Amino acid sequence: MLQTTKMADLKPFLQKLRHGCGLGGEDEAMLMRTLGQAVRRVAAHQDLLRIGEKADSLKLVLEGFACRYKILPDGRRQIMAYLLPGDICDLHVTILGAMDHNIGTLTNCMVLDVDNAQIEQLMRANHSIARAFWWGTLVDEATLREWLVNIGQRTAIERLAHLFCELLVRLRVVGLTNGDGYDMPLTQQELGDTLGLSTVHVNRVLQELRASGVIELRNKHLTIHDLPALATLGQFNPLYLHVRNQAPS
Amino acid sequence: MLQTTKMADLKPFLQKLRHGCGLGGEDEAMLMRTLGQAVRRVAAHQDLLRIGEKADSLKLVLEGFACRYKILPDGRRQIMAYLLPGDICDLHVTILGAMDHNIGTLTNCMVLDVDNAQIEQLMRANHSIARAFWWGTLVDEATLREWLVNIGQRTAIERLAHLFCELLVRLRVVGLTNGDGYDMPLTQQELGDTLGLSTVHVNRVLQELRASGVIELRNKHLTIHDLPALATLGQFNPLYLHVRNQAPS
DNA sequence: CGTTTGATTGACACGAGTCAACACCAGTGG
DNA sequence: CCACTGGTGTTGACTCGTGTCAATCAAACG
Repeated sequence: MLQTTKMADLKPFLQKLRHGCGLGGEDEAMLMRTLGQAVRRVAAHQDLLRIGEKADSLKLVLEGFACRYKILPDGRRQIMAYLLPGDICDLHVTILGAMDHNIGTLTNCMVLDVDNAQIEQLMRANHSIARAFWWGTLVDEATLREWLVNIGQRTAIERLAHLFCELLVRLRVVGLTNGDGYDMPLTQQELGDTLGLSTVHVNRVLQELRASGVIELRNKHLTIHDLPALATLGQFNPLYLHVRNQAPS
Repeated sequence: MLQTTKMADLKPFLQKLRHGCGLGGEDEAMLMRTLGQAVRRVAAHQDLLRIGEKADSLKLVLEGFACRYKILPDGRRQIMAYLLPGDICDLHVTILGAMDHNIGTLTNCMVLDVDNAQIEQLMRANHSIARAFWWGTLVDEATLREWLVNIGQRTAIERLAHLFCELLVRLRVVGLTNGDGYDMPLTQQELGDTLGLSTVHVNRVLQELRASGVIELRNKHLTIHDLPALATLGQFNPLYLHVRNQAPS
């Protein structure tokens, strides 16, 4: 299943860094050279890293949806972050020691493994790249904070609206949207585990959103018909994503 | 209100880094020298950093409780993190640009401001210190993830139990506990804003915890009578705090 | 085809929010 | 010294958002 990285694969990743922190052209070239490694195809619902493990390599999601999650003793699951194309998995595990949560795929994915030593060398050699990597980590943290607000303060329908807005912005950055629509491969159960809601209730709220005409969700494809309404409903303010010049519409 | 940093003030901070990532003795000395700056006394309920601002200095909490929080358009508030003595406020704002949330005191605090340039120089000069700082940031992120699980999956009583366990461990690291008790200056409203619960419900759950005999909370002082029970109730596993050799009891 | 996974629906239960009143205490100022 | 105040904690009655359970349906799949 191994194959050499094609140029196209890294595009979302570079695009994201460019959007967020203005990585220079030569920095990108350097990244491309270093990251020209083997890509793995990983099936859906596979763990990339398990709690307690030490990561020997940084993982980069090039295609598909992955996530961070924890399972409670009684079986409840909380998804704590989505890893979309262009997202970095774990810059830091070397510093922290062992993983305190799991990382797993939600759909079929293309994943790039980069050796830790190689990353450290790259970050030492090129300061802009180091900065860009940390930028990614910090945006992850900001997103996490917003999710906490989402679950802690908003009602079910607001949570869903907010999540759909966030996904639109994040996927747009890596060129995976067309207009105000995008492929949304998650099941209602997975949405529930993300938002702290039961599957049944996610279903009901989705229908409410559909009925009001702001979205359409069919065949794993989401179309947002009334983005302003959705953004208002979810009280969505994209500031926390730290993306440059991108209006919610 | 300015005064020179006394040795004692930095103790919690150093203690924490030592616990977490084994900072060497000479590294500590170097930190002490560099951080010998002016300490501020800040009253309760004051903002240290507001959303949209750029931080010109890193803030270190030496005494008191502070927090990260966001306010929604309709007034709802979510506290996203506690900053306890020894915690660093913001290593990163320089990389991200503007703050995407507020930082404010919950109680009277002693805060140390360290110039950004000075921090960067320190991190460049001493690699262990840089590592230690990033370690702090990453633990913050891990804590945030656990809070997400807490709010997303656990019932009110479980959330409170979990929070009290976390505070015990974190305060113990900086020497602010006696046995299984510690000063807990937060109001029920603040606990509610932290856990995504109404004030009234926090009150009821606290009484339930008191009635069952596992804790005692009086005069802003919390005493945990049955830590194992509390930890079980909150499904508390301190792994995410990445503190060395500390058993839950 | 059966089998399985995910979506949908309805009836019902319950945890948590809301509203409102009251108690308590520490300041504050007259 | 004592009213007055505002913040915090406490309580009860009631409402409502979500969860639970269970059945059914639809689509995907080997």
